[in-house]
Amino acid sequence: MGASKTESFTDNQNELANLFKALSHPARVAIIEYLLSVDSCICGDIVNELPLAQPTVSQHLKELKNAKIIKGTIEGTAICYCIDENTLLKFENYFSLISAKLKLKCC
Amino acid sequence: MGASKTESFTDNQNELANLFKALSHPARVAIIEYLLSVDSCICGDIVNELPLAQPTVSQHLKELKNAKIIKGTIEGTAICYCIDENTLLKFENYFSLISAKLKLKCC
DNA sequence: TTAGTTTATTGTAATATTGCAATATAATAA
DNA sequence: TTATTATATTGCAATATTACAATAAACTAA
Repeated sequence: MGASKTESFTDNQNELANLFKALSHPARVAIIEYLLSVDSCICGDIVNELPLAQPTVSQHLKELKNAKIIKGTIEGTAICYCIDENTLLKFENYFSLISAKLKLKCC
Repeated sequence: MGASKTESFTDNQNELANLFKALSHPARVAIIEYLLSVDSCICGDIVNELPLAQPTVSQHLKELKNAKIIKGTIEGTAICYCIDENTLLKFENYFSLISAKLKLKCC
């Protein structure tokens, strides 16, 4: 085979896996890092910041957008990208839930 | 080409991406979920819990172990797997850092 | 020793991801 | 209109991931 057996897992498990997959490439981690470092979120220059060609950066941005980790709004010819706080909350909730459960058990 | 341009990114960016990649498959999210749900961490029965064959589960466990998200110690013929709290802290720190930075900016 | 149990490894086919040149699209400016 | 700028899409080659049958390895029990 080869494809993930997505249908064998719960919606929640698939949703979480997709969120993590969106961050599973160093370029996408770098994009988040850059978005946090700039004061404004007019981010057409992400292409200049990354060691990748424009179509590749566009593709990574699309994946982050599809996963709702970032959101983009059109600003004339440029696009304003920024981090989606709602999705960020999902990550934080996930890990705080894990650490709350962990305190009770494990070696 | 096709391979990730790992060498073009910082060690930190690659390390984070690898941590996220380890959680980017629903089977591995399910393994974490199961590890949290059982009182003991003698976990030879993960294979019975997942809709995947034994070699596939073993492979997923190996990836989680390589990423140091879980750790395993030998218990006779079985193996005791549990979540590695140190790595969990890395995730928590990452997202609390992001949310701290986010409060200052963005649209 | 042999048999049984548990986990890991190997080999391979199917599928997914990555990266980019070429091209397309959309908006603004002259 | 045409040119310019910014971003997206398409197509394709290189590489990575996923899944599992078959097999191996490691341990215990008889």
